[in-house]
Amino acid sequence: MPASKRDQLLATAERLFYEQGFHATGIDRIVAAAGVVRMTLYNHFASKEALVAAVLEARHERFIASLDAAVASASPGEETRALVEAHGRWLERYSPQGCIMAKAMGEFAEHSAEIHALAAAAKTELLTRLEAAVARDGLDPHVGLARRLFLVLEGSNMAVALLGAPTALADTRAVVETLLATARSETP
Amino acid sequence: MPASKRDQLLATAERLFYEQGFHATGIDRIVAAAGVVRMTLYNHFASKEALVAAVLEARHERFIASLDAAVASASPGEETRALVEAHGRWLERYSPQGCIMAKAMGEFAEHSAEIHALAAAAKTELLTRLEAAVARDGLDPHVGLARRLFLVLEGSNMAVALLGAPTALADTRAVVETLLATARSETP
DNA sequence: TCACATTTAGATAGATCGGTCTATATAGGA
DNA sequence: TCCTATATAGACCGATCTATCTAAATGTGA
Repeated sequence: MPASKRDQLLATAERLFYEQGFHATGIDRIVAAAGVVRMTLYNHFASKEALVAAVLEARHERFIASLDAAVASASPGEETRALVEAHGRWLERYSPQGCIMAKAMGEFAEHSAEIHALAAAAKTELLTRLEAAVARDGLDPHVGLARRLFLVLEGSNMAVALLGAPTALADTRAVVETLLATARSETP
Repeated sequence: MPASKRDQLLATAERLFYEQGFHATGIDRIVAAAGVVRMTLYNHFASKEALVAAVLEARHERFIASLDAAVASASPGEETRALVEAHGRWLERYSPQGCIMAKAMGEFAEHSAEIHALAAAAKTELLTRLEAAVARDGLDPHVGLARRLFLVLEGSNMAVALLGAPTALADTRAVVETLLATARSETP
């Protein structure tokens, strides 16, 4: 079955927003690229801001689903590494130019509190997942290992855009392994 | 002596670009906030894009100068830590909402190759400085420690925006110290 | 005082922005 | 077959965008 017009709009807008930026992408370009007409967009979304919010929410749902799938199929004690690897795969496939949530935060910080909060919440949900994984792996539940891993994965986002995925993901794994080894040796 | 009109424009544009984004900030808002007239801007800058480039270059020069000053006054063997601390101070003071170069890369990736390259080069110059500092500190010149530290500092940028400077900088120091300790123990 | 460069004020251009409106067409399900 | 929801085509709105132009005002240094 063909994608609904709404889904076409979401997919097209996501691609254009990611490649060109949010404010630099006009409604006309979105509807032209999606092969629909202006009113179809406004039939499904109340405004451009609502479309942005819908795009970010849909993308975040897919991101979280891929994290959860990786954790669900991880060996016991390996949930943290499974999260790191799933994050790396997402960067390779969908975020070679940096995190769309980071871009949204930059463009909407003083322009839409709703979008900014949505993007920030999406990003911090990775931290929540890391905290749960670190706890279930029996690793250092007190000293903020999850927050340090989160910081590293955030750095991985930008490193992919600047140095390419192979280098960035290898560096990410190296830092993560160092942190895990230190955490294990300090809380045996 | 009062700042020149050109400097007023640069400072005002930098603030507005950082707070509101590049495409969302119009020429009219910049000149109004700077207290000058539109033609004064076009007398000093050929276009909005040229203004963006000048803003990024000026900011990058200040950033590099603060890094170099920190390295110059560092104790022997402490250049790497001095860089990390200088980077942290810059984030606290000037980048509480994330790195302006990262924002520029996001907004100009497919819109101006010149701006994108300028911002990317600005970011990777921190990596160059880290490589030099790691080498002069006698730390692991081969295995990519500088690149791993770079990744961590990039993560620090976003962590400051998401979790606040105190938490983010403490986490950054913790990760850096772990990496330095591991590097020292592996290449004595 | 004169000459020159800068700044001002404001009109103007053409394009694009987000958003609305109406009327027509097209589909599917009851 | 008819009804209803959805999509289309395209005009239209006011606002804003970047950029240019001219003419008057301002200041500064020789």
